[in-house]
Amino acid sequence: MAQRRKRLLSIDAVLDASLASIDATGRLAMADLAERLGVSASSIYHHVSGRAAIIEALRERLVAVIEPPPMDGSDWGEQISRWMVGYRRALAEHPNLIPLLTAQTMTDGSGLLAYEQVAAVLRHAGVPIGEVVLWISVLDAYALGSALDLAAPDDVWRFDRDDLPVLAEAIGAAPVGRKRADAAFALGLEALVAGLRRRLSSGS
Amino acid sequence: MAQRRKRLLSIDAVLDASLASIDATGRLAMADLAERLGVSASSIYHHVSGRAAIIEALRERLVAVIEPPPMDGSDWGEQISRWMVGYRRALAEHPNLIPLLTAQTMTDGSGLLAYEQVAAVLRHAGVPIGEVVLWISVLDAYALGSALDLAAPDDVWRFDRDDLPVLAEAIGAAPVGRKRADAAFALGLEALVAGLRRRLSSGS
DNA sequence: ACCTGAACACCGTTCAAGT
DNA sequence: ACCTGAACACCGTTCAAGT
Repeated sequence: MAQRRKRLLSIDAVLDASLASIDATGRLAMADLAERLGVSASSIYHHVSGRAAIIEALRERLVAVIEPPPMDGSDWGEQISRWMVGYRRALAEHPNLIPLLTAQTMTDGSGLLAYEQVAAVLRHAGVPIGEVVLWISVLDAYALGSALDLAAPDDVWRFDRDDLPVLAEAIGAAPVGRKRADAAFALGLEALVAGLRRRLSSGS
Repeated sequence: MAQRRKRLLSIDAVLDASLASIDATGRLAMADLAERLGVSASSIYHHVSGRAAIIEALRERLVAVIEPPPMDGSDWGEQISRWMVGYRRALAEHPNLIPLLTAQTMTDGSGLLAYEQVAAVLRHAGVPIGEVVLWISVLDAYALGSALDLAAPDDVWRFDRDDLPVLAEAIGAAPVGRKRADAAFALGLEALVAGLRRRLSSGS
């Protein structure tokens, strides 16, 4: 009953190594990945169907981590905000992954279950049924856009021209890097929720 | 004085063909591009330094098209909205370009001049100097996120599961495809501006 | 100055051959 | 069932050679 040769790979091992590679290099190359796993590149294809499938699986992993909005009796604005913060935090933990996710369109509805919860919260808040999907789109766009902002280096805001006085002063007075991205996200989220709140109270 | 052999390429021709290729195929392959131009692939490198430079130049072209916010006496919320609509429209004309732009971080501050105008409008509206950059980040994130939403196919919202009742009903009641993306963008933009307006009036 | 073909290093993926 | 090496088609880019 001598045991067979040791199993070298598993889906989870492939995904772990993929994420590590992306975090470290910002790219996902099958050769890199194979080396990281101590395995031939062709071996990987026995566990996943290819590079695109790996990225898609990482997307699913990411959404799975996000806490769904708490369905307790608390204020709906608080619930939505809480969910959005968790959403962005999950993205922010692997900023290099974000461009790979946006380069590839979602194949199956990975985060669909979370959206069901968000839909329920919005509905409960008084959002008309025809607008629920629209608001989910808005929140999703903002979360993803903010995440991309997080992945970008801060050099964008550095320049030496003297024809941009207001911008120059504003940049000097604003936080930098991760702090800027965090503060901006919080500000926009608050505005979005406030805007939705106003719309709901004035509309009904 | 026999004229030299005809000049086959120019930067503009390269950029035009690149955009056409991206619009048609969603990708930018140098071989495709060369064929489109009726030229050898290596010729292209006499006019641009490489693939990344082409994408960066296309980004600059895109921002150049966007109308800066009108600095007339009109309401600042209207000005910001007008600029955002133009921003997104420019992106929406070439949805396939968007993932390429997000995959590559901005090298130089291409749209910086427009940001100066936006900064001036925000400042004029009463946004404190330390928050101007934050609001620009918010607007930028939302415009880019909405554009990505536009580039994604609508299949994301199609599913056949019976454990998502609220979402299913919401999807049935919402517009589809481009119409959904457009309506969502307008809704979120209105909320953002309303939220900012509320913050300014309550803060001062 | 501009264009070319050949070559290079590097991709993701396939597949017959091994255990 | 799982892993391998070799091979394949395809990338972006370089460069000596032509005009």
